Amino acid sequence: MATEISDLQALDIWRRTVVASVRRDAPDLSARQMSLLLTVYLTPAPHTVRSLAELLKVTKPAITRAVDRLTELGMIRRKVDENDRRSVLLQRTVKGSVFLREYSELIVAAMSGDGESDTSGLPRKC
Amino acid sequence: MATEISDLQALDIWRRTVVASVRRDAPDLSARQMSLLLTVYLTPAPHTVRSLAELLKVTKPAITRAVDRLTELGMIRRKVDENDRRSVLLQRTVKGSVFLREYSELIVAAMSGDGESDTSGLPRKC
DNA sequence: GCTCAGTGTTTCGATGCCGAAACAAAATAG
DNA sequence: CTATTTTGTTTCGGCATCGAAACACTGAGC
Repeated sequence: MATEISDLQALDIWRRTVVASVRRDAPDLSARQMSLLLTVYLTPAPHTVRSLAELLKVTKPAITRAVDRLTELGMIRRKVDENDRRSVLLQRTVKGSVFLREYSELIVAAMSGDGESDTSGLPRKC
Repeated sequence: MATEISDLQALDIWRRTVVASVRRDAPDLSARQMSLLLTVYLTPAPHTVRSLAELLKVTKPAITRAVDRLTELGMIRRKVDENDRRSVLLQRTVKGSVFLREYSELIVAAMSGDGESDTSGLPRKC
């Protein structure tokens, strides 16, 4: 069935993608940075420091730092909310779009390159 | 078609998984640590420091440090190769198996929870 | 025995990230 | 206008990781 996929297949796709990502020269983002970037690009605006801190269950300084890093990489942009100048809106950039597009190609490639023969010894579902 | 999936869908599955992973209390591994762990568990043995350094294109000390960390988390184990006592074989542990099983469930859950309505503004393929 | 090559580890200084607390600035309440 | 709340940032000490180089140990060549 189309949407049925074994845990092991899923994990192996994950492996291929992560390995490919590590081998790249591309800046390796932490899990928090990656989740922040993906959220800003794939879920409806607005995105503020506070909303992201709640979504990811991390402290606000952690969000600030992640935004700092992503900003200096040019993958995200800060813009003060004109309706409430306390808030900072996080916005997309061309560079971030390109990065995520390339990343999605890694995932799709990992899905295409089929393997799956279970030499793993992982415990099965039940 | 079963294996056809858009880049955006793939990226969104990735987002859901990474966000879920960040929200967990579970120890958040770096990309290198994760790729090392997945490789040891999902690809055929033997796995040595050297072979992993080549596969992931990182330095040997980086592998040693990642193994240190994963060892103190109990997710991997060192064993000297008796045929060549210079080499260190990396082996699986129960704790690592459990961790990866749980992780695979995150991925599968992210695949099931369909969404996909493209509010993203990412550039399309061509 | 003696080198020499291969493996993994440790040291070194530098950088990045962490949570808690203190802070600055803007909006709201009275 | 003053006090309080809300938002995001900065500071602080501490910990994790980085690459390069030096190190220790094993095996191979002779």
